[in-house]
Amino acid sequence: MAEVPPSVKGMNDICAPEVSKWHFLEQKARDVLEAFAYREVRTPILEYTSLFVRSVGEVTDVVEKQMYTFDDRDGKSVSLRPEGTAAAVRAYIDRSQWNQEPVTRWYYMGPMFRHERAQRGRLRQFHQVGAELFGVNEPTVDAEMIAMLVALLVEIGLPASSLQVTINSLGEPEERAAYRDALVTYFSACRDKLDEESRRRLETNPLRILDSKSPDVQALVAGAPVLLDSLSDASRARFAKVREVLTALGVAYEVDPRLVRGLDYYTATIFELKTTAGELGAQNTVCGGGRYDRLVESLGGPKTPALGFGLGVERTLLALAEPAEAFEPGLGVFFGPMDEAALAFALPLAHKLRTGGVRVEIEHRGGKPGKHLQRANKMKARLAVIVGGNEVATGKLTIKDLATGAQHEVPVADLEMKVRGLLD
RNA sequence: GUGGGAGUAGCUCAAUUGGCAGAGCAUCGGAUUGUGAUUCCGAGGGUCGCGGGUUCAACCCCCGUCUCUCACCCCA
Repeated sequence: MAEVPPSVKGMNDICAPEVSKWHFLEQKARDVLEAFAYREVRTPILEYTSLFVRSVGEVTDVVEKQMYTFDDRDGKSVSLRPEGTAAAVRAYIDRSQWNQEPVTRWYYMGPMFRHERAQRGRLRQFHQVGAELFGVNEPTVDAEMIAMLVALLVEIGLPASSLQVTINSLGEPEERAAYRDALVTYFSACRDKLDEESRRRLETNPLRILDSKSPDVQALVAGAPVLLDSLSDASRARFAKVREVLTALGVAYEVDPRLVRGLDYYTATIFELKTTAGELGAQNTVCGGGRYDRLVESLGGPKTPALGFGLGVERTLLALAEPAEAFEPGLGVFFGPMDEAALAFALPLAHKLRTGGVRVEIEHRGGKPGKHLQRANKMKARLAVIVGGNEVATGKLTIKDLATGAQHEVPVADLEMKVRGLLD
């Protein structure tokens, strides 16, 4: 027998009972996002590579070494999306969405792809729930989004006490550039005290030196200029407003001046949500996002303020301690026909219930009542209906309540009504 | 991309100094030829990740390789 190839590294199948947990999270996410007036947008998984290069950033790790990029058959370079914002912005511009409504709230959920070394909470095909809000410049909306995320995670079942909201402001790109220069000047002066990694970053991404784990480097960081201090009055006032509204909405947060995001398009407010709940390892950032006020314009649209977030589905599910079995739907009714004649008799009854929306399993392989009840029990059925010669002959069925053991005899004509009564 | 740990039944894991490959769960059958969830008995299921080496003999030791995993890095 030929061997089946394994699934691609870092890409997993998701089956029951685990998939029930996914359904639960996805439904909660829809409920909350819809309540905040977001509508779903479904964009392709494949985009032209240049879209990501121009939005995420040419020298970011994501674009430089993590994208699944290949030539389409017509020779154009395409990439599996590594994140969701770029495609949403592309669609926003493609559709001239600003001509249709002044404010657009979009959400999406689906797979993203990054070629990374897999570990707990980090896969090559992973899933995000994300949302983007276009057309509102007011800082109140930044706080609104963060508060929504906290509400969503609490609604999903993460203890509020396990959540940690971290925010920072990157200011306008010009301010960030000036700060970057100041940082390079500062660290260049003590270049010999930096570790190899930080020296490399001095050239590529000096802001990243700030969250180096090395104690020696951290000692230097303590004396480094702080981004927030070097922002303009306008940017600082804006950030203060975000904080004010967060407090008004009851969101506990902390400001981390060293919080920096790895995607180039971010401006002004950025945020991260971590949790200490569940089985997350080092990858305990469940959600990240921020403003990207220049991105729409830089991709060819009109100047449009915008912000968004990405929520890691796998990570959130890891944080959710409840076992997947708890989310399994169970069965309404299990039919156990004992032979072919009984199956012919029961199948239309099962069909009627099923098309009426009751979750029903019917055994097609025949068997004795004991076996049927074992299966019914294993499948978490509420009710079982054994059908044999007696039932076919008399037209009377016995409905067994698996929880209490009680049996109810009903004529075939009353089956659906009785079942509905018992399931309520 | 870098560094640790681990790969034995479908799943979770044992196997003494190198000496016949095991258990629980799951699956199937029976006790009970029409009544489960709680019993008892039995069965099937293995290239011990893969390849090479050492040895009379390797799940065990050595080398390589693949996969998973934890951490770094990066990020969701």
